[in-house]
Amino acid sequence: MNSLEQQSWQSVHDEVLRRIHTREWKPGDLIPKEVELAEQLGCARATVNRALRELASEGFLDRRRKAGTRVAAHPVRRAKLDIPVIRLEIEGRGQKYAYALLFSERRTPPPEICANLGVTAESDMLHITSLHLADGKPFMFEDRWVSIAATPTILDADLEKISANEWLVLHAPYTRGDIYFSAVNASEAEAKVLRTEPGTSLFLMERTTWENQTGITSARLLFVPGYRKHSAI
Amino acid sequence: MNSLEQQSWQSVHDEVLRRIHTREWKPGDLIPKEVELAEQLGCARATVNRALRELASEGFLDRRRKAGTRVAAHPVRRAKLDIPVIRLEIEGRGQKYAYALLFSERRTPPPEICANLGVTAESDMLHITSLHLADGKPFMFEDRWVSIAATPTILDADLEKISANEWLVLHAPYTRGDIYFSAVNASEAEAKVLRTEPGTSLFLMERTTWENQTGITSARLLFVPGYRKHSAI
DNA sequence: AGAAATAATATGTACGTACATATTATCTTT
DNA sequence: AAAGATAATATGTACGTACATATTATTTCT
Repeated sequence: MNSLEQQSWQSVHDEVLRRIHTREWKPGDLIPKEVELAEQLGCARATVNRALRELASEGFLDRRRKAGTRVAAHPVRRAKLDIPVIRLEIEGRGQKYAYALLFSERRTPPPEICANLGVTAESDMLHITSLHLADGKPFMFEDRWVSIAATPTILDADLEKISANEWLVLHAPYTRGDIYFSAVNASEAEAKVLRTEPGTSLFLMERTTWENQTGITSARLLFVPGYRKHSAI
Repeated sequence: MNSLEQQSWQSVHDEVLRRIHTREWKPGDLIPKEVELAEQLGCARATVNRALRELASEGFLDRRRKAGTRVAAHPVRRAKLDIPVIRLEIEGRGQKYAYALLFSERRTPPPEICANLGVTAESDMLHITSLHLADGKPFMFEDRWVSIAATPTILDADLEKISANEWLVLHAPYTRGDIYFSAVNASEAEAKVLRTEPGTSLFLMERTTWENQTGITSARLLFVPGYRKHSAI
């Protein structure tokens, strides 16, 4: 890279990353300011800015006004995790998706759900449990509470045909939420549904989603033994 | 929002997200082109471009040249997962971090490590197991293989003082890596190290990192029972 | 009609300028 | 010397223009 050829923000991005990788710029180091880099690399400051901004969002740089830009001292790698609808995840593996509604009841929520969603114990809610299958075998067990106040139209949905998971993604898309990943031992009931032994280690995903300040749904997704969630850095 | 006030890319971002939330624009819908939106919202196209670009990277929009911009039809939510150095994760919880090297040996790798890293069975490698503690209690058990060919200076590192985890982050930059999350039952040995019962469900993180085409390190990180990894959408 | 060449078009990016803003450094005051 | 006010500065963002590029739509040719 020299100062004569035409530069793109990606080439600036790559060049800066190269200097970090080769330890020319080490963790904690202050790197040249945008105007200097722009001159060095033969491009406009806006181009350098775009490149450095991306690198900062990827966790490689720390940037502060007036103080300048430093190579991140404690590289926090930011993994991107795709959370697709469960049907697409199964079909993406080349397996056949099927779904069974196990249980659906309109009732008031237990204390832990109230705490999760920030609703009162008298809230009108829908409690749904269902099983998602891949190639006919149990893949994931879903235990979900949905606030009827937040999404009243779910009462019209035919949850025998479309899973609550998928219905919610289509009808209350793009909400904010928390996800927790953990590992639990299968209870008697859970083992039976997933056709495994009690005590088997299961991957658990707990999701709570919000629309603005109101809780919409809280779900407990238990995956079949051996399930692995992949992510790339 | 009207066309008179001064717009920022964030306000455009939020306004577009609002229209998606209110289902004014539904999944699959084609939204107005950048110039039109810019006129509607009273700002420059560059500003709209920035906002829509962010929304696309968050998974809300699909953009294609000439074809235009659509609301994502199959909302794949993209969760961002921060993977800090384990010391920072523990200190971030307000707990005191400690570390113990259990075992360190220079030897050739077993078949599964060869497969993971793409190295031969005769490779010169370092096998390290260690325990990370939070407030004096076992928190995570690390079983790691490091390629000496890829990072020869690790032989100079004092792995009694600094964990391989932390040393590698500071001295062995990598270009890409894989992470797998899963749940396993504790073996006898693992249970003993983590001071729990055999069979207990443990959260497992398997990491492999690469510098271009050469594998650097492969690690198996086993967390204490009850551990939860958080992510937000 | 079907294939190939061509035009049209929405997004992608680069640049220069201008100003905003957060933060640090310096100077003043007490 | 400590505190407070003020200046300096690097990044953050907005704008308008220009051109690049990928993809679709249209036309031309066989």
